[in-house]
Amino acid sequence: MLLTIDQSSLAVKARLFRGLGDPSRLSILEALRSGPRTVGEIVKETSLSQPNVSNHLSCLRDCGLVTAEQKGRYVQYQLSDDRVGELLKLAESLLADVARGVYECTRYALPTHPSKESVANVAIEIRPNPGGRNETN
Amino acid sequence: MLLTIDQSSLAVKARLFRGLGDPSRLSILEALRSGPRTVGEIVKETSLSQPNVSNHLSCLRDCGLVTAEQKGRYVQYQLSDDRVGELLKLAESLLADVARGVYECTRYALPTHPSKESVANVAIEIRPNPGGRNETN
DNA sequence: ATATTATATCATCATATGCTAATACGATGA
DNA sequence: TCATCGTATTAGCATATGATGATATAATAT
Repeated sequence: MLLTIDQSSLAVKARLFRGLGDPSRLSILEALRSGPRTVGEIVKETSLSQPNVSNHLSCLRDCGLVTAEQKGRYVQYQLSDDRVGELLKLAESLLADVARGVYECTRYALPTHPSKESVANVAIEIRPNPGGRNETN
Repeated sequence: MLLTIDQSSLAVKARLFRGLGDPSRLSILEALRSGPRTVGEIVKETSLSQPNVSNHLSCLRDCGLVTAEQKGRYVQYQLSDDRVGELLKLAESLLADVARGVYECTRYALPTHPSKESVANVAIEIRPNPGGRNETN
């Protein structure tokens, strides 16, 4: 039983956003935003472990978000398309207005612990919780 | 111990993309792209279960991606900002060029089963797997 | 007030996800 | 060829995630 075209493209689109939906991968993409980087450089800039970076890079590459090029014994990665950066930029712009809302998006995931302090630290205005949800979990 | 501003904003941004990174939520957002909808209407259009829609709507609302308004005994939802639609549009545009790559992004997730047929159904060209990864899992 | 309809919440469960440690692979220089 | 450095892969584990069924709550109509 085939899925409809619509559902398939949703799945593919979801996977794209999923690729963008992880802090480690975002930090890698941020590093690449200022230009091509080798794996080692990314490891340094992100302070993630080397295998972890490598795994995420594989994912990002398979996702078409970055491309790789062998440079001697190094492998250099870069953003595959300007639209990747545009997505990040657009998200930032949106977040500037709804950041707190996103922080509250804990229905399907209480975060490991981006504690309230850390959020305050980003200077996001904390208004009284309108919905009253997820405060007591 | 506070996270750095950088890391916090990454976490928030990741959560935004995570909100967009699920087929069910995307189908809800697609429905809302053509205008405000009540929960019941969304349930019909997406053929998701009512509790499931409700859960995802809560998430989307907390994420700041949609807003809700009580209309009599109905609750009407709509996209909270034009940029939500823009993100979706930008993603579509990007996917037009890298769709297959995204399909191959299975490092961290073999999907429940967007079987190969369903992908072929979207007329995405399937080339021989360059990396040879994840074919045997 | 009570029944009915629309929506939200909860407990539970199977699966997806991301991390680490260990190790393999690949390119280069001695 | 061998040693070494840079990168990729794997197994295993703890946790996050999303679906469902049962049920609670909210709003309206009778």
